[in-house]
Amino acid sequence: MQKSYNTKSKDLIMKFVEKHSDKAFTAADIIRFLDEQNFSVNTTTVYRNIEKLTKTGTLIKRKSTGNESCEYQLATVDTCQEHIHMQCTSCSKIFHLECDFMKDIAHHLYNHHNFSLDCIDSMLKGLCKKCSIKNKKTTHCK
Amino acid sequence: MQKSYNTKSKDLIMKFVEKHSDKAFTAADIIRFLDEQNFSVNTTTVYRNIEKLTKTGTLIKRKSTGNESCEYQLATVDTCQEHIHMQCTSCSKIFHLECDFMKDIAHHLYNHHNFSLDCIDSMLKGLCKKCSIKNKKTTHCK
DNA sequence: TTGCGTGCAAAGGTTTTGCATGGCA
DNA sequence: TGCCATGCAAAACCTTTGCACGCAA
Repeated sequence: MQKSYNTKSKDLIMKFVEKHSDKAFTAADIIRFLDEQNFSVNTTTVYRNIEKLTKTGTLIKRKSTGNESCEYQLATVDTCQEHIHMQCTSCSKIFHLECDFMKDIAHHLYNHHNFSLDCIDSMLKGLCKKCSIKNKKTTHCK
Repeated sequence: MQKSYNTKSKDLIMKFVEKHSDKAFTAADIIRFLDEQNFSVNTTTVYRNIEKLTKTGTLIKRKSTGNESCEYQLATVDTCQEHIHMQCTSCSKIFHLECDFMKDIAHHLYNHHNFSLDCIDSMLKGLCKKCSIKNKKTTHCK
């Protein structure tokens, strides 16, 4: 394991990440936050810190749908590799599918479709309760 | 509906798309293919054709995981909005979860997690049968 | 002839890299 | 003092946009 120093950049970025433990965020979100804290940090520094956090498993990195930039998510629990996540397309909030049904899904995919699920890379999209009430969209499956 | 002309670019791009009806591909893949056909087309043209195909519903557009560029997939069946897809992280092949269990998933998410699934944006990742035999990875759920 | 399709150049946004300097321990 | 962390500049990528011209119907 490599040595590492404590710096204010690192602290503030972790503060942001922990504050948004239930949401997906982008590098730009972090930069905006640091700016609001009147702490000037170079973009490169933010990317390098994110990269490190991703490598150590603290963050999970994903491309978002559409043309947007990469999204990151705090790996809140150790079991994040064992369940898939649902992300609200409206508020970006992330929900962990931590229930018995999760096993049923993995088993079904494996037994009936010969598919070995990779939970980290998978992502279900849709609308969470709050947002579906707001948006009243009917284009989603029920 | 807007008028449209037949051009060689359009033809070749469609040829590529149909040839890869079971896979995800990027704009770069198309450009490479056109190049192999010794047909010189500008990048812009490719993107504009892809955009049109996406708008008409022929293609489904998605950001891929990691740092890669956008991925496209031929909407082979009309029901692609009603089932989620599984993509092999090794061979990029796409599988349609067209079975009764699909409904169970949507219902479960809606009834137990208040989540309205959006099938187009969702994507399950993992290894298909062929690739899991090749790779012998054990890090995936079963 | 009409107006969609294309090429070219340029720009925009995100992310990465090299190099010299700063600063934690 | 050693070595990780940072800033700055530049580049790499992917994708989009504006404008003028080409070409299908």
